[in-house]
Parts: sequence; C-alpha cells; structure tokens
Amino acid sequence: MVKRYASAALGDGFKKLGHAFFQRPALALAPDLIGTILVRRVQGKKYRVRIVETEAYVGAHDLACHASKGRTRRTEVMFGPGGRAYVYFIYGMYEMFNIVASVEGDAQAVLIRAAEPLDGWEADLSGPGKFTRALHITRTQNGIDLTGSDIFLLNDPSYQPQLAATKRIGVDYAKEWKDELFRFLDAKSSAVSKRPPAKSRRRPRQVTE
DNA sequence: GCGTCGATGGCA
DNA sequence: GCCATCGACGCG
Repeated sequence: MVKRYASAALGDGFKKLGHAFFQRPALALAPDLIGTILVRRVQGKKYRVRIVETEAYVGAHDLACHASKGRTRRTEVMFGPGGRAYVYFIYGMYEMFNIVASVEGDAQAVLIRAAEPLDGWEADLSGPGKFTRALHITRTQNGIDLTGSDIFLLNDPSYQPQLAATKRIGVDYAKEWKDELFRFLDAKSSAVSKRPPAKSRRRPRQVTE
C-alpha cells in the first residue's frame, strides 16, 4: 500500500551535513537523524526522503551490533571513520543501509529503518528492506562517503519531529542489550516500519521537548 | 487487524 | 545454524 504524504514543496536552502555531524556516538547521531533529508542520486534521477526511524548500534560490546563478531570483511567499514555507508545483505533478500558513526576504530552505526518520500514521489519506505529497495541502494554502495554526490544528507531546521524511543526490532538474541531503547522514531509520521505494541503506543517515551 | 510462516543466501 | 525482513495467508 503506497501512502500519500502532504508535504509542501521544498526549497533547496538546506545545509548539507558534513563529517563532524556523523563522527559522534551513534546514540547522539540516531535521534538527530530523525527529520533530516536524505538525497539519493541514481540513474540520472534524484530522490529525496525524510528519515523517520533509526536504530543505534553502539559498538563492539553491543551484542546486537555486527561489530561484536569482530573485525571481518563484512564489518570492516564500521571500524572506519563516521560518515560512510555500511550496507549489508540479510535474510537472503534484503539490503540494509546504515550510516557509520563515531571515529576510526570505534565501530558504531545507525540503521535507517524508515522514511517518507518527498517531492510528490509515491513510495513505501516503511521498513529497512523497502527503504533500500526503493532507493536502489545495494552492497555496491558499501563504504561510500555520505558527504559525496550519490547519497548525502541535508538538515531541515523547519521540521520538528516528535521524537520517541523504543527497543530495537529483531534483536532478542542480544542478551542484556536487547531491551535498550536505541530505536528512535518520529511519532508524527505514519511511515514508521512497525507500530509499537498497543501498550507503549499510547505513551511513547519522550526523549526531547 | 494480528499472528504465523516460508523464502533465501551470506556469514561465522 | 543463525539472521537488524517482508509479504502472503488464515483467522472469524
């Protein structure tokens, strides 16, 4: 089901986010990414989306973080400096797009789980697999600099998300890390990948404002 | 609207 | 043998 979003025409006065924005702990970056605009240029087209859901993976000690398996060919990018893409393949079908956070040697990342299409584009971006599919992001983008031209981000000071935090999705194996409130979402958005269970939906934990 | 389940392949 | 998913299906 493709949802429609009432979005005003957007100007181009937004500021591009640079390395300093990304080279912070994932727990600081993940909520700050909510409401920002991601631009994807591919096949001569430009797509803009608003990020509405993220998850922080906070380092090699975080058992839900791929880096906890050690420094391998797959996880290598995460050990590099923040501001690059970490794209991996999962479930035999899906590519997952992450933004590497923190600094060289500290393997942290933020998974982008959902977004809203802008500029009148109709697409369902309400899930990490759907997001990458619609934006033509695959493992060939693994490691690219996110301050370049293929994928980059813009701030949008005029947009004020209603920030909430919940547990991360699908990490029940991660022992004491599974219940950390490391998933961030814009409660105003109908594009979040899964509505929280009814109980917590009534009162999402406020993390700002 | 919600729970269950199969597809499918890279990784350790 | 898992797994940061999705969509189809059955239910009533």
